Parts: sequence; C-alpha cells; structure tokens
Amino acid sequence: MLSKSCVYALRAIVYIGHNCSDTKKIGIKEIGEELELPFHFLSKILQRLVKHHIIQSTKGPHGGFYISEEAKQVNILRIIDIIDGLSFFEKCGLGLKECSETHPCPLHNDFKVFRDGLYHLFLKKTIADLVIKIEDGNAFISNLPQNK
Amino acid sequence: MLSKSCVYALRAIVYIGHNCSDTKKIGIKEIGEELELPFHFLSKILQRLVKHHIIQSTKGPHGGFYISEEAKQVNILRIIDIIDGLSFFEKCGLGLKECSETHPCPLHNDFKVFRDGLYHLFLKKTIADLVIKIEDGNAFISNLPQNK
DNA sequence: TAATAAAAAGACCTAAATATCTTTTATTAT
DNA sequence: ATAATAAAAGATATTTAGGTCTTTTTATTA
Ligand code: FES
Ligand code: FES
Repeated sequence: MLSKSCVYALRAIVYIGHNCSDTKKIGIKEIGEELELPFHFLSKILQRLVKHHIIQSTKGPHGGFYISEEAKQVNILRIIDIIDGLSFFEKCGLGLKECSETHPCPLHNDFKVFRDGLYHLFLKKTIADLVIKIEDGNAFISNLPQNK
Repeated sequence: MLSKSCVYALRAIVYIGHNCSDTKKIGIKEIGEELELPFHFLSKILQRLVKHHIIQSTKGPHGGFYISEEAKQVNILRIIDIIDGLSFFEKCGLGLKECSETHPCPLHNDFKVFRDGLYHLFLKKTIADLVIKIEDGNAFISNLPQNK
C-alpha cells in the first residue's frame, strides 16, 4: 500500500524527531544504520522531505537533519502525499478506472470502509504522535536486534 | 495493496462466473476486451488459476474458461493467496522486519485494525458474493464506457 | 484426416521502483 | 586559506512488476 520510499520516509522522520535537538543534528549514516535502510536511497528521500519543508538540514561538520516542533505537527498523510501521492485513497480496490458510488465494483461498499478508515487514520496521526509512542517506550522504530 | 495480477484475476473470475454456463465457455479474448485487460498477461493469470483448480478450461473450438458452482464458493483471500501471497496481512505497516505485539511500531495498534479487517473481509467474501452483486445490477465489473 | 480454433507454454521486452556509485556544493574547524 | 565533513545532486545499475510475441499442444468440426 505504502511504497518502501514512503515507509522509509516515515521511519526516518520519526527517528529524527526522536533524536534531534537544538544542539544535535542527525546524519544520514546514523539513520541508515539504526533503521537498516540503504544510505543513498534514504538520502534521496530525505532530500525530498527537506524540499517540502518537512525536515531541515545543514551541510558540513556537525551538519545533519533536524525537525522543528511545528513540523512535528504535520500529519502522516502529508508525508504520504509527498512521497507516493494520494491516489491509493481514491482508487477502486478492484482496479476499475473510476471508483464511484454510481458505478461501483462489487467490493466497493466493503472496501471503501477500510480505505477511508486508513485515510482518516493517516490524516489525524501526526509525526509527534508517533514520536511520543517511541519516547514512552510503547513502540519502536528500529528492528529487534535479532531480526537484523 | 493487491497487485494488478491479483485484481485482474478477481475481475476475470467474476466475469467468468457471471457469463459462463454449462453450454458456454468464455474465451480470453472476450474477457480481455470486456474488462480491458492485456490479452497475454491475462492468459498467464488464468493459467495459474486453472492450475490451482479455481477455474477450468478446455482448448480447441468452443473452448474457453468456466467455473463450477462449488468453485464459486471459494473466498477471495484464496485467490489473493494464489496470486500475491498473504504477506501483506502479516507485514508491519511501517516496514519493520516483524510485526509483533511485543515490539510494535508506532502505528501497529491502529494499522492492525484495518489490515485485519481487510483480511476478514476477503476471507468471508466469496466469488459467488461478487457475482450476485453483478447479477442484481448492484455492481459492475467492467469500466464505464466513457472511461475506456 | 485435415483445417481450425483456442488455451498452454516459453521467450522476450518495457517501465517503474529500488539501490548504488560518483561528483559537487556548503559548512565548520584548524 | 585549507582540510575535513556532511548533504545535494546526478548518473548508473539492479530488481521486480507488468506486458508482448511466438511456438506448441489439444480439442473440435468439416
Ligand atoms: S468502485 Fe471499486 S472500490 Fe469503489
Ligand atoms: S509492528 Fe508495525 S504494524 Fe505491527
């Protein structure tokens, strides 16, 4: 449903949100190692997020990525839109060219419930919501060591 | 979420279920034209379904594909399993290597609701259920002509 | 039994997503 | 100023999904 680029983006943002501070920026190397994501591929993704002002970066020694408190309030759907676009949430689950109430596929009514539910979930969840779960120890953004 | 192969398979099966009879088998050509699916690609998919005994076929003049009433009782999840596998329903929505209750990602609890809901939807829906919707005129399996 | 029709099978092609490698640019510290 | 560091940018490679083309096999019917 979400592309790899997109989940890499989300996890990287959460990692940055959790680990950066006024004095500490986070390098791609560290993110890639911690989250086990491919360095250069991740770098492209982070560039896009910077361009869209979701995160910020500085070059040079002690440079890296960071995120402001305001930016942490953006919802996840926004990230999905930037990376994948929102077509998933409009598309027919059975691949008809149009998903519509007047010409529905035989899964339309049932499928719509979940598709729209996910949409609203992603709409109301912010980056900060995810970061808090990490900080409270209620969730994790890295793999379990044994699964490495 | 579902691959094109998979939704092509589902729509083709429903089309066959709706149109075939004891005396009439359905050719790939007809299915491809009606559903606007690529002929040869569709042919590969139907071959797999025949191998898995979801549909049946005969070669030669007046040959084609057909489906038995019993086979119409198989659920959609079975088709998804044959074409895509079921990994989607076990995978972490944020791409962690394992989706688990003890090491959850920050979306786990919310995401699981939809992922499991879809699972159960596909588990309880049979091909016959979809065909009935077509026959009752409550749903469609072809695109609207203007979207062709 | 020959011609024909249709699926099966196999080889091949294309496009998109994912991943890597190299060079450039900006920043900081010496 | 210079060297070192880190992101940005650009080029290239690999993998996978999606799609096409050709040949073979099987069944029908004239
Ligand atoms: S028409 Fe298929 S999901 Fe809406
Ligand atoms: S751990 Fe991410 S969905 Fe279960």
